Amino acid sequence: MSVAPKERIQQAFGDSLRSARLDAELSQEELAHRAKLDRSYVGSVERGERNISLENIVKLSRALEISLADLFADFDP
Amino acid sequence: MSVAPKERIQQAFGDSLRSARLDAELSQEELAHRAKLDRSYVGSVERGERNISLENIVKLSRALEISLADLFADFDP
DNA sequence: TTGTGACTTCCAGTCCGTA
DNA sequence: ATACGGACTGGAAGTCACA
Repeated sequence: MSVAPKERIQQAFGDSLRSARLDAELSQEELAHRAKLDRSYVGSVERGERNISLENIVKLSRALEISLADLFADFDP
Repeated sequence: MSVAPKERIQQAFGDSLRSARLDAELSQEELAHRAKLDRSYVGSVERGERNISLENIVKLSRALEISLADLFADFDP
């Protein structure tokens, strides 16, 4: 049974986030500001370095104006 | 602009999780075991007391055999 | 504009119990 | 089967300076 390792989960989310951010034509800085998060924190999430929690996932999806279901639509760890 | 408070986000997820767990006809204990999480922790998540992280969200969705998109389908904080 | 290392604070997550 | 408490450890949150 292959449990997706933590790193792959984080990377998959980082990829989904970056993709959604670029679709919205926002910089990391702009996204961070709208989500009220630190710019470097958002960057580290996109790079798959952070095991982000639900609250911040919601903040980012709201800043991107997309639903969580959409954000996770192509999420495949 | 009304930002959804942390408590409401956690409660909304707890509700979604409980609903999905009951659909799968699993007890908290069975779900926790399949997801390799602590029984009391899963209970506290369902009660909206925890800001769960991405890795454990994925563990639970896998244990429930549903996609994240489905788990978040009716997620409305 | 983004990556990165270093850092502290505090809560996610575990484990034990009771009812 | 579930809720809920206490005590504990690891790790997420959050920030900054600099490349």
